Amino acid sequence: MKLFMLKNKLPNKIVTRLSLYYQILSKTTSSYISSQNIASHLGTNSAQVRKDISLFGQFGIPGKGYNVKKLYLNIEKILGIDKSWNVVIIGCGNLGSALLKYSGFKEQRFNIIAGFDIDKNKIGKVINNRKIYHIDELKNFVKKNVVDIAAITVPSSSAKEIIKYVADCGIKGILNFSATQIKLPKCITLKFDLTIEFIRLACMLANSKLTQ
Amino acid sequence: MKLFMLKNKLPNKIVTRLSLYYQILSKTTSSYISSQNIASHLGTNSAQVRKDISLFGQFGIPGKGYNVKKLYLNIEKILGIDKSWNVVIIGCGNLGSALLKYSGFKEQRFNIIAGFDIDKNKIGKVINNRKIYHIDELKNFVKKNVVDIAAITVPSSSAKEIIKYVADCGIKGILNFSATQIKLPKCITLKFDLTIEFIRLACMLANSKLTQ
DNA sequence: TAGATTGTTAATCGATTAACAATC
DNA sequence: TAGATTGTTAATCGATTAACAATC
Repeated sequence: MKLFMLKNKLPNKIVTRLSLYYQILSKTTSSYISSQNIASHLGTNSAQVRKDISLFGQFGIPGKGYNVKKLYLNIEKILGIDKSWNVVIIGCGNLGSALLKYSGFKEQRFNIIAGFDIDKNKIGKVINNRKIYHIDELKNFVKKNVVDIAAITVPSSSAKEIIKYVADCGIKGILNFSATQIKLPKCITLKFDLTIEFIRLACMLANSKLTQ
Repeated sequence: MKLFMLKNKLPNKIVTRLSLYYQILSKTTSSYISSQNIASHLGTNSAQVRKDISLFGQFGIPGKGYNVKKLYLNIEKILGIDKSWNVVIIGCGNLGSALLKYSGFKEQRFNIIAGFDIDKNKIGKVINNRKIYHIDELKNFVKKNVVDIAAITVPSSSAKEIIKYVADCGIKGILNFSATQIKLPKCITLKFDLTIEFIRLACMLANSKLTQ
């Protein structure tokens, strides 16, 4: 048995790759797929794919490949996403409203159920069937509804304070879009930084130019 | 000399970490900072920080640490971001408009200079000083303006076709926000997938619950 | 049976960390 | 000088890949 299984903690790399396999499977129409086929979608190696999958059991058939539906459901279980997740948006500015307007996460069973803000002009509004409440109502809202994840899309100036409050309300998962870095003992925080992605791309461009 | 220097290609991991150091330095007010101090911000190891930095030269002073300003400028040079980058937004829907409205990237010298769409109701509009053009005008626009990066925020149904067109217009850097996976020989593509982040967080939550 | 592809081992490769002499 | 911290080596740790017997 693998160490990470004893620890109940999947390494991030494996989670990320499994998510990618999961997405490929969701788009696959044939009933069987080979590790080579999955790998070719991702520019990786078939051994990598087989190894990742075999960590959790024997899901394939030699000579044939993997049953797409079966593997899909198994990865869902492994990732722990074989359930629905309720998400609230904290801060309904540019990015926050974009998330409220977007309906694409539902396919993966992430349901955005409400928005929260402090701006009186926004409170009470309904965007894409999702109501915006005053942030002070969050505590009550969490008591009456299941809330798994809060997406933090407030300006970084107020982010720290608000994230603490959100954790205090009992929300366990935080997707932090603000520039602020913060870790809390009571919950799991994942930082999401668009600037870093721009920098990474710029760096790749700058480096590639050298070789041309 | 390191292999990646001969190849003119920084490994992604190092780029990401250097970007993080860069952001910490940008917020540091003292004039010197130790590797231990940088590491503590990131939950990493001081040896890691020193090793990363020392790959590119000797920037520190034993017993004192690193000169913040000097190191900041050096990382900027190493990452190749000691210049401005012009960015266009392709697809001015929810996410696209949010990017157009946002001004925070300017600090890192990423200038969003225009948006492109096919919707007649949007074309001609000006958001946050940024004009929206018809996508057919992109080719011409690229001839008259320096465009380094295109952020693709169109629905995934049309993403492949549009990304090919964008590459054809001569734009070398593509930040792909759509669910479509595509690689092109002529340009550098970086995929950016919010769903994967949600899945990663959900997985962390699901796993942590097991241990509690 | 012949061809294809799995699951798994062993080998390789790369990344992280501990430790410490050198230096301010 | 004493204390602090760098730059770098060597040791450890983990991740990827090649290879192939087993199996459909």
